[in-house]
Amino acid sequence: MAAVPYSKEEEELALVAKALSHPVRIKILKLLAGESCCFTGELTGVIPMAQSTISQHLKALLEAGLIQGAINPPKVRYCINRERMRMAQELFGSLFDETQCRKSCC
Amino acid sequence: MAAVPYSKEEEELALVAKALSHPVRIKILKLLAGESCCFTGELTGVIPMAQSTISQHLKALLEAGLIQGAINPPKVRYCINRERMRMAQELFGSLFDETQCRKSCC
DNA sequence: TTAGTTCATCGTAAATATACGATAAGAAAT
DNA sequence: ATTTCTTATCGTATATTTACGATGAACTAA
Repeated sequence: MAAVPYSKEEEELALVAKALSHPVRIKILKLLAGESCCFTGELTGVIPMAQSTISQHLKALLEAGLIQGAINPPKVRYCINRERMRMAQELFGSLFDETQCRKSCC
Repeated sequence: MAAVPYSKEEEELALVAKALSHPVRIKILKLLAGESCCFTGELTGVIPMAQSTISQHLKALLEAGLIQGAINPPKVRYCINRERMRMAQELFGSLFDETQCRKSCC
């Protein structure tokens, strides 16, 4: 694709949206935020998917910055990156504000 | 994939997120919401992409319900579906609320 | 009718995403 | 040292996404 000038916010927003674009990743975020808060791989017990697949989805969330992992051998604790989450909230918020269309619309 | 029990909200959220997962679609939403509000294919002039590609992205936004199209031959007017947009805002809102992690987190 | 304009769709190529099983890496326990 | 447990990564197959040019459909204007 040609060099289209997207703003940093637009790129970021698309990136986060992509991370949220699969239901299992939303589920994982909720699970991590829920009762168990910080979490490991009990996910494997809760989500009917191969362990490798879940690991892949965790990686996607990690790369989007929405979660954090802490090595706690031999396990790994995952938890929500709340700061990043708040940032995402603001990104989406301003998009929704902007698209709320002040003018007398169609 | 096996039949994972996602809630309707989770499915919807993932669907909308997917629609927002490409920067050009975010750009298009903003353009539609902006000065021109209701819009046609001046997009082709503003966005350096093939007309067919833009049409494809519009279709993605349409299918997610985020925009509407009205035939106005030989042009087509597109505009934001504000109701759907508000719904999306709420979907994201409750996700961000839920993931705000009430408990004393890690 | 003929030509022109606007937009969607088709066909296609390349890249990315999604799932799985198998394997590897790392630390703990025996 | 070997085994066990947890998790990541590899290899792979299939599906989806993304981009383009070319073509088609629909309406307008001449």
